[in-house]
Amino acid sequence: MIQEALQEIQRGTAEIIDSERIEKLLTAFVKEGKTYTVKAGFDPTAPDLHLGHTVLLHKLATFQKFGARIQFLIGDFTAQIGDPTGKSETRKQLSAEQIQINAESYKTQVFKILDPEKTDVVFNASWLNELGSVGMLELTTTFNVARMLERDDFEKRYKSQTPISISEFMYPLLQGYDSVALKSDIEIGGTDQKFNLLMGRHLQRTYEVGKEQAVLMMPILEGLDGVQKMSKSLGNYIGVEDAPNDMFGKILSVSDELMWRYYELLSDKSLKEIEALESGVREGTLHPKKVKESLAHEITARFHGEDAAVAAQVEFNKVHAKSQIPTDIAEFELDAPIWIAKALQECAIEPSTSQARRDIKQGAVKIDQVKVSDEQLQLEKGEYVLQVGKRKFARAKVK
RNA sequence: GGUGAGAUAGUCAAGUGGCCAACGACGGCAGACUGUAAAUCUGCUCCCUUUGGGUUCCCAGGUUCGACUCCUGGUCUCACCA
Repeated sequence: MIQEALQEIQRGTAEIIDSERIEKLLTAFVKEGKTYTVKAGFDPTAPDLHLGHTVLLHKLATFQKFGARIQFLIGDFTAQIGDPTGKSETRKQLSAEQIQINAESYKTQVFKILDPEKTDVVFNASWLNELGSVGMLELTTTFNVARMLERDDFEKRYKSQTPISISEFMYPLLQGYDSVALKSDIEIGGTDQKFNLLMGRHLQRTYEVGKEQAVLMMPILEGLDGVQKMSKSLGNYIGVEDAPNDMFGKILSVSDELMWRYYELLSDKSLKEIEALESGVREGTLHPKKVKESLAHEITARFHGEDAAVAAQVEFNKVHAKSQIPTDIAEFELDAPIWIAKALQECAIEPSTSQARRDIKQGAVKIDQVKVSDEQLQLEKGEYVLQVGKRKFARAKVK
């Protein structure tokens, strides 16, 4: 039991510091029913979560299974400084109301993965405001500049003479102090957070909390292209709020290789179950597409419910496997007669008539499932389903 | 403050008076093959119903029959020096 729990906790991690301590906490839980705390910090900026963020949440959920209470920390105080990690700009400040709105929005998204019963949502302003200037100065005496500059991005910026504000030095200290205030047993974060996470250990020692948190780091999830990290700006993400059909489709479009990565980091299936799937595929008894569908189903169901997931799967097969027309497509009213290229543009499935003409030449355009070869075609009165490629559809009512 | 370099399509990056709507790479879209896979191959990738027309290569002027390419001024970015 303990070994199994430990394996699930280690699953997919990039690095663990002090895994003995984690093992002890697990043992205490299994043998004596003792709970422990796991801290994870989040920015109160707009919580537009994608699956990359949920990797961390998943790990938290795993911990909940094995006796942890989650300290879901919203860094409303620290947001005023802005974590310098990977960024060079100072950021804009958020109003108190905005932070509150964002926090609420976090909760609705996050509790699809986490068990609210075992989660405490905390704001670090509640103790950092208390600290006062004396406490703040005291905090600064616990560390020195040379060591602070060891942090990777500080070092780089210092060497390249990019300005570093003194307040930025406060960020790791304050994040570490959060661990003192919360007396966390474990803290988890991304690999880029290593320095800050370790600061928690350092400060817990200096403030004599009586324990030093273990640290667990999760890797960055690759996006749909399988190479770069999942991020909104790169457009290779699967958003938590994506519509069921999109979500399902996006997951299915991922490469087989990447699928296993997603299984490891995003699925609730146990390691054993996943291994069984892998060997099944290797031996040819399981079709990789089936395995991928099952993953897509699991994730879609998590965010949209079982029914929506089933519907998305049915819809997907209808459109792609049987190449039929999707159920829900946008409708447009047009005036007859209308040139086909113009109609495609009006229906927003082509950006310009030039592009439309090119696609017609390539045989990518269909009307009611029939390929269009005449680029001069005029549409008369009637209702048509226009299609470009495999996934762009529109219903045109020509009057 | 001084000196030098540079600003080209979604990104990177050629072109340095006509052959330029502008090489190439990446990305994107489409077609073939498929499991909507991935990989691979092929085509396309400013706009306009196109053997053609229009508007582009930071901005404003100028030289020229003709400028992304030359000149003047401006804006911004970067590097080195102070």
